[in-house]
Amino acid sequence: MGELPAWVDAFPELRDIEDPVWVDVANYATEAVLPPGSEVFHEGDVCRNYIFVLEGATRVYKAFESGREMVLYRVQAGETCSITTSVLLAGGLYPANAVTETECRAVLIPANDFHKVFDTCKGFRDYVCTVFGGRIRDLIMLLEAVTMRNVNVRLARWLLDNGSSAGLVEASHRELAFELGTAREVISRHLREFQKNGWVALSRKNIELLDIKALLELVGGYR
Amino acid sequence: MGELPAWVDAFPELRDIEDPVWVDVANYATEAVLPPGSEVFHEGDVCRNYIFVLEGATRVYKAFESGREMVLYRVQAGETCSITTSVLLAGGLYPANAVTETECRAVLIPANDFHKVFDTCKGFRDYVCTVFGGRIRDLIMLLEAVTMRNVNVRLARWLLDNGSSAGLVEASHRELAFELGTAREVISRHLREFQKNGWVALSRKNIELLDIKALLELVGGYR
DNA sequence: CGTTTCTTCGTGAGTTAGTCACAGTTGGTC
DNA sequence: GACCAACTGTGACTAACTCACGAAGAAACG
Repeated sequence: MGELPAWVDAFPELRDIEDPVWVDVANYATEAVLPPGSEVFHEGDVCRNYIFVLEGATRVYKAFESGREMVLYRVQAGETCSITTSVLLAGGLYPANAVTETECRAVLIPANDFHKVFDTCKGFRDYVCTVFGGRIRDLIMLLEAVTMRNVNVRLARWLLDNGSSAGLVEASHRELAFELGTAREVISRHLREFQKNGWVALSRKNIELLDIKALLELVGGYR
Repeated sequence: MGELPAWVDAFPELRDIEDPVWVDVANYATEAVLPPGSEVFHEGDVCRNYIFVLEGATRVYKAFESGREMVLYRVQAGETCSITTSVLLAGGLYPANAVTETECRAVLIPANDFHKVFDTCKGFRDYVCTVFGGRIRDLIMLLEAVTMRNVNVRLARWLLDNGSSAGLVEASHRELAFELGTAREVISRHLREFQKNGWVALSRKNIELLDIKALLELVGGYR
């Protein structure tokens, strides 16, 4: 009878579930396209939907009282947001913010439907729990990164992880500070240091990785 | 037929569930008593049991590569451990450590049984998810505390929160550093500063809060 | 009781990170 | 071209962390 809609193909763990409740909810779900920079949720909001991201990337971050902000993680295509899951399962209000970085195509499942499927459909439940549980480990690792105060190491790692295959990073110092939970000036100084060493070339909103080997060596022990 | 064992009374949300699977598992569960200082789990362990703490308190902490350690949270009587939940639901290995601080009485539910009840019994599932979801918020708050680097404010808050009604805190500087994720010397210096101000009196492993009003004022804006 | 050992606590010197204030640069827009 | 906004560079200062060492107290042991 019911067939799963095409968007579920992006989620292998959910594609083969034949539970009619799930099929029904999946078909009823609304699809949305958000332009880059849209606010997906904001601290203090109530949560109305479970969100599957089909295309694009969304940044989840916490704004601290001091005015500093820090990226907690990203939700990429084919993923779901753990904080949303947490709020749906445990109740309460959103404890962080999320903004689309690129244009995002997403599917929204109303909270009621989410709970209905979660209660009846083991496959769906397993998926949700797995994604959710994995994020606690990520947060603990983030905690480790923040308490260990080698910003230069973390910066080098970030550049290596996020540079294009050609060794290019398009990001302002402010954005990098935001990523690493530190201050813009600190990033500027470390980048200048890298530049002095001949490891990178700097221009406006642009960092070229010249000596990847040296950067890797700096990152060295820190995985 | 089956009755729930007495220990479930410590968990109001679970006491009224009549699901036979749950009743069965609850009765089959083994009770354990751990002396203070026992290791409950260790980073890298696989998880074999879901744990209900009936009496006592357990400290869950992360040991960083730098040698520093940091308390993530405590599991008190009547609670369960979110990291254990996370590992059971998402798989993988324990990402942190736990040690009993006082003698602990606990009930262990084998992983298989946990999954069985989790799948069949909505009441149990709701309980597990609620406890679990709440901890993400705690971790984010911890992240905020660590990045905002007013150790004196955090120290004052900790002393106020954890002092006895008589205003006494029994803890070494090393333990306090551990609690706040900072270095022992930093704690020592701030305490000496507090002492100079006449806010506390210091002796070995012992801090007496003399001027609670002043400490509260220092904590002030920070909730 | 005296000696040894372990933990706690105090402190100074040097390094790294964060804050504040301000100035120079670049790119886009009208 | 003028203007505005965002990006970048820098100096001075403060806070926190690290390292190194020493002193004082508690516990263990003969």
